[in-house]
Amino acid sequence: MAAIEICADCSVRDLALCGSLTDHELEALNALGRHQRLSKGETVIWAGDESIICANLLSGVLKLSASTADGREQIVGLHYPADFIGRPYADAADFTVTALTDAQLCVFPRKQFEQVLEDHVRMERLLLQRTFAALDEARGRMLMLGRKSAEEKIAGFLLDMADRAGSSACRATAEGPITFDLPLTRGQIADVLGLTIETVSRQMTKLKASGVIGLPGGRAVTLRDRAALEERAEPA
Amino acid sequence: MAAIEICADCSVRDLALCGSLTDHELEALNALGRHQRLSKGETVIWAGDESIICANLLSGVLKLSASTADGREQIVGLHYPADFIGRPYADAADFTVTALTDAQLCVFPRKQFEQVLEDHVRMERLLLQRTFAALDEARGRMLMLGRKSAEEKIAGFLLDMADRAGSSACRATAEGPITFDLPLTRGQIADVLGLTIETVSRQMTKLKASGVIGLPGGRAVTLRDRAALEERAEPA
DNA sequence: CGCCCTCTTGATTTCGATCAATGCGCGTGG
DNA sequence: CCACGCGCATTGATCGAAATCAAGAGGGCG
Repeated sequence: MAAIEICADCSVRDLALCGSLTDHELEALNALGRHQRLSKGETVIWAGDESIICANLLSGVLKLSASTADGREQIVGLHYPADFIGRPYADAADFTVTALTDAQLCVFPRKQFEQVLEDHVRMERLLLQRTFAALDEARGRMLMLGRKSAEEKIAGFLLDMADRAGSSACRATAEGPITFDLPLTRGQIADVLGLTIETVSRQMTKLKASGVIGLPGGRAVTLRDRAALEERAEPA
Repeated sequence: MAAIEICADCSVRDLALCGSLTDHELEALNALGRHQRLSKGETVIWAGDESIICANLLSGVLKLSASTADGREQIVGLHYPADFIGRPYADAADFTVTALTDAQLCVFPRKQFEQVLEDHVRMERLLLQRTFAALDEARGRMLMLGRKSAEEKIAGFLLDMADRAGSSACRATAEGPITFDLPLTRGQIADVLGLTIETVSRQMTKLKASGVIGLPGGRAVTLRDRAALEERAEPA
């Protein structure tokens, strides 16, 4: 019955990998999983550490990051609710996972999670599909990092964030000017885009000055002219 | 018997995904696969096209690349013999696959390949593991593209290529100074590292001038001082 | 031989990094 | 309640690494 207690009211019940399992199958996972709360800034997985856990993200936003020996950081991925976290089949983690907001995870011991994958082919296939999607996304970001200008990076990033905000639970005022909150600080945006905080700030100011976006204050952004933003993200 | 004919003398028989299959199971794949030769410069998969095929690379080197609307290119991956090519479970290809050298593929229709994956769980698991490894590599490259200097990029790239050359079938003269041929032109190296051809050329010249590497001519490179190269790739 | 392709080298420009100062919102503690 | 401090953001001045523009050199092949 514990199964029902934990999974039945799970906020991401049919968005996460687990959605591929029947109620009956869920019991196996349920016995393994435990909930974990993270505070903003807290790190769950450190690059280089033994790869102990896998998890589903229930709420909040996490960053996946890599660093050079002398401390420069690059965010290589962002995780949102229902995303899968962790690296099955590896003995050490290559990347650090840190909470950008307060967050909740459903955590499984890695080895046991691997066993569940083996026993539930449908779930393994779903994970394979997600992993391919993540790979495509990472490669798309490689193009961004290697070949796009600061302005293109910022414009593209804002469009991405707007799309995510529109589809999920951020405040979006119908059509026309859409306003939403970025879940990232300027510094974190810089770490996603391979820029510095000053360049991010300047480009945002420039977009605001040309009337393409508005910056009502705090983390909020208003899209005033989506077409213009798209043009700046991807010059013909 | 066709199975035996094609797969038995396959040059990557137990390095590729197929290595997970028994001789008996191989027959299924064998019935689907056909060999294809590619000439240097030829493209097998175009970004945006319908995703028709999957393949194993038998010989040669392929690039996986993305482009901006106005023609800037970023190479997002390189494929070597025994690597898996293609994007199962997607209806369109996101990236372009092009031969950097003459090459040979063992090609399967995508849909039918997906069916084989479903029927052979061991192979699917192996593909999942490879996909995770590819994802880790892509993310590592994101750090390189976003945060490393031209010198660090070149030094790291040469070390990677030397390691690959050392393990496989390029000419390597024992220990000490190792010499090998790059399978890429300067322009292609630039497209991997997110640089221009001139910057690649200058950095190579600089490394040669400081005695860290030698450039005997053509595509050849000699590592004269690996430790120094490592220091330049990853400054403490 | 001459052409094409790749690579190298030089001069100059430019974009983004770096250095530096200030502003602003917010929570905490006096 | 206000003052202070702290983290985050903006803005300005300057610097520098890599891009761009431009010219030529080597090398292989028809």
